Amino acid sequence: MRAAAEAAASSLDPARLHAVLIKTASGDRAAHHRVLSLYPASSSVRLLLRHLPFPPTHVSWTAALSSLSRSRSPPSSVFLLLRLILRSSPPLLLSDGAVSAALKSLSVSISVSVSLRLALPLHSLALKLAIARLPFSGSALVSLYAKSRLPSHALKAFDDIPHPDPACFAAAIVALAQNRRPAPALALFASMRARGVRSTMYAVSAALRAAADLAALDLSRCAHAHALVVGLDADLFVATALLDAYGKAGLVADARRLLDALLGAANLVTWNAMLAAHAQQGDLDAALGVFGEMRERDLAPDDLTFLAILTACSNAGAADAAEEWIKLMESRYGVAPGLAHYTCLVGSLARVGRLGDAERVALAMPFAPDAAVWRTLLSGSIIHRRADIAESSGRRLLELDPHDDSAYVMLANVCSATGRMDEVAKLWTAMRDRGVKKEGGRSWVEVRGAVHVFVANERRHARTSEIYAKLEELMREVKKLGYEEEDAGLRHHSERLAMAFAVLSGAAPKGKELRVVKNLRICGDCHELFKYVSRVIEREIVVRDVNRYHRFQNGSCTCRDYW
DNA sequence: ATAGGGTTAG
Repeated sequence: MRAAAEAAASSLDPARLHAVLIKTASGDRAAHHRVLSLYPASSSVRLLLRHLPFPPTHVSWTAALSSLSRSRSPPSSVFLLLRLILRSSPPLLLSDGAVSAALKSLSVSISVSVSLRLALPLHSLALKLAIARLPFSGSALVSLYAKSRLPSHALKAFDDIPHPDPACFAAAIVALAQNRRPAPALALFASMRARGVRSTMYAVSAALRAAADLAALDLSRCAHAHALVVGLDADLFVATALLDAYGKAGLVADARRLLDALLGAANLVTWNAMLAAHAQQGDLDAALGVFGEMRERDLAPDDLTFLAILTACSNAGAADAAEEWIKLMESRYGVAPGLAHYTCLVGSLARVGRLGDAERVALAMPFAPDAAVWRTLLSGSIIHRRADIAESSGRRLLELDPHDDSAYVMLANVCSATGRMDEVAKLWTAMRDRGVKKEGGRSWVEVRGAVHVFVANERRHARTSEIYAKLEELMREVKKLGYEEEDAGLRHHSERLAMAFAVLSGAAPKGKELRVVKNLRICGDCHELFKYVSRVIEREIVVRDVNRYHRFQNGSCTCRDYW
């Protein structure tokens, strides 16, 4: 009977489920519970309260709760059901499973604050009943806090679980990866494996997302090998995360190989990741080629598909194409452009110097411009030296995001270039008064699987003195080749420290590639310096910029640069 | 036997 229930379950047809239920022997509780959890919410509750051929156990209640969360019922009905359990006679205890199902149903709530407000009583109840530290409720709590963008709360909930199972680890790794804490996420993944906890596709794909965020190629390769060994490589989520990781690390060919290996099992997410890989490289033709393949397979493109295409336009410097695609996506494919799409269009126009058009789009689009829009416009105006637009967009950016340290710096530079030193002083004062600190750029390198992060002018790394000495030594060498000493303030930029460390630790043999990852734009002086350094060390230096790759080789750079 | 965990962009 269980098999019949499963078959009906896969069709998710209430009529079929009902038919199964009528034929089910009253003693077959398992089948009843399975049907209970698959029924739509209202039928499930009715079944539970009236027609169950045996007194409901806590398993029955849990199954009904799971049905509520599956049908995205409002939290009020979840709480109603919980109350009924607590008042049931003979008394039933809330089970780990019931609380976890209830917690899950909260995450579909309208907003983070609402779901958090509802989660608190549930959390305290779970604590009183000593359930919060059991693996199911524990992982649900971790996940709920993760979705509420509270990674430290999530981690606290995880640390409280005395015997975390594979799912608890997965939830915690996801919590860190989703909340932009890639290094701790990878560390937790490593400690999970060290503790002998089985890795699952959930944990592996989340770890891969973290590796992708760092563009950490070695780590992605390790995760790939791990997935092969434990037999998770065929999982679509793992494969997609891996493809994305390779794409973000710039290995488009490897990404493509994964896509081809999936033999048509790839879904929209996978294809979008492939598209994004080409987009990041600014390879519009390749991106459009992939889009064509998606169309041949009758995959309906979504908003992210077009975001990738527009990103490709922007990175390829194809502003006309971007204007064309934002119209086409709606008129031909029925996907309405959102704020992110317009931001991309503004960025495309700004980058090629069409700043007037960019500003007009920002003001005329059907969304109120957010900080990202003004930021992209500001950076375009800086590249094309348009002080007027730089100033207006910079001011608007500061209104929306008074904590954006780069905005103060860029704006102050513009004012200083136009000789308005009083404005410069005002900006520094405003920055200090609002407690905004200029954040050093961050760069990192991966050496034998470990990620080393560097911040400009900081001396936190254990081998700092050696690194600074190595950098000095390289600076002396490049000066012999004719490199001119620049402003001393740029001397210890994060990418230089990362590069010096990579050289110091022998990250790659001569003639091979040295990979420095940086998430912000590499500055003009460092760009120039790296050309010389690549000659001195006879290695190719690869720097991942915010949206393109710089390949320095024998004193030249193969990427198109806009400096 | 029941319940919890996942990918893509910014």
